[in-house]
Amino acid sequence: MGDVPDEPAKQSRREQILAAAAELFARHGFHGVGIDDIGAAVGISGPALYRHFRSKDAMLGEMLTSISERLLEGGVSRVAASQDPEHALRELIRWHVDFALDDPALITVQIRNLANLTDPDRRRVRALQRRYVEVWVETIRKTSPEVDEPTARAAAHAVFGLINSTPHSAHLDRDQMAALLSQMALASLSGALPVSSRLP
Amino acid sequence: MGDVPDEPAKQSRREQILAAAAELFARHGFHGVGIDDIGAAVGISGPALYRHFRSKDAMLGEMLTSISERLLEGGVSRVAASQDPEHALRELIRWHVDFALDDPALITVQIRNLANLTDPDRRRVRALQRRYVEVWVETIRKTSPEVDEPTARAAAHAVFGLINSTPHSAHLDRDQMAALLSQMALASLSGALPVSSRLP
DNA sequence: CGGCGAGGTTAACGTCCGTTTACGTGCACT
DNA sequence: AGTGCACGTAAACGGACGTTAACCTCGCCG
Repeated sequence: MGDVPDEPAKQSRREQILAAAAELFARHGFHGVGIDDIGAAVGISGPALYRHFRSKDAMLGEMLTSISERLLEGGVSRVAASQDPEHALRELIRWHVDFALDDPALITVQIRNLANLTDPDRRRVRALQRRYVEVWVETIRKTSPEVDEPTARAAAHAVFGLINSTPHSAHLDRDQMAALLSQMALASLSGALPVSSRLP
Repeated sequence: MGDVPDEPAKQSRREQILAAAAELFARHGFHGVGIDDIGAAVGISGPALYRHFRSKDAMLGEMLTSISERLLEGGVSRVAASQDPEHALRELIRWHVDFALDDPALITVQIRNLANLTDPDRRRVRALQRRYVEVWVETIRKTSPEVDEPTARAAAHAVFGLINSTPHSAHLDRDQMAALLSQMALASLSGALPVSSRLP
């Protein structure tokens, strides 16, 4: 066995399959897509997929963990590269918006098909997601220290929902969409969080 | 046969089944829930459901159309009862927030399981959803006349995503959650839309 | 040249699940 | 009392679908 396998063809085959499967899962749901459909989408047919993946569940598992890892590591690195919290928050928003606009299928799958994961896979993915949320929560609380943690977490989820709305809306131009979502995300956070106005 | 059938028991039986099914569909997805699971959730078992619904698809169809109708008619009536557009927008937000907080399962099902509808049902539901979106779009454009229609539509979808994030976030207190979501929704619209600041 | 592993193919299997059928049971109304 | 409909049950059917098996065919390497 080679010690440094950079296997370019094999890698791309797997990823091609995952990309096609993601598209299908996003559109029809995990159970709504057959193994044959996935095969047909990449030009091979049916059980040939088992040369590349152990099972259909394994495909979903690998897909979701890789999404979560990419999201988390992108978020962490962008926060690390920022000086002040306000800048970090803007970078987080930009990162998430870009991700959602560039890979709407992946976003949809991650939201819709968590329940279809096998138990250990689901645990892994949820752990990654939690860490990603924590990156947001910490950044939000640095920009608005008076906000308590549960509120910051709920706000983070709300912003995810806002940005992840991309797949449902018949897009504008990509750049206009990015600008709109970024502005709305930032406004929803900075406009609503600092002032905790409570009316009796 | 009675001419004025207000059939209270039959009505409640169907709705009890639909409520249980909605909960299950929201948690496991349409295909992840068996007919037996739904039956068990209401104390009867398996095929007894066919005394109340023509098929499993019919259950989902009736569920989603009724949700869409409720959303639309609530939105229309609240806008009609408002004088100025700003008030109408705040009422729309409050209405949608209340709905999402009171029936998180229904919201989840409507978002996740559109694809599992039969073709005519999907057409019906999408038509209702479009009309609901249009109510929002018109209201948004009255409060911010300089916003073009596609942008307003995208913004409406984004706000739906924000508010519909409720089921994913381990809630705060219901009232706190309502206040947070309402503030964020309003801020995302009024803070981002009127000023179309473009940096070269 | 011989062989072997990677990647496909089609056919078969077994299970799951929505739906149908045949059959009970009790309340309502004449 | 008897008839019938509303509502349930349990068993059987039939198709869809994930997975496995058996078999083929290249390209590479000794």
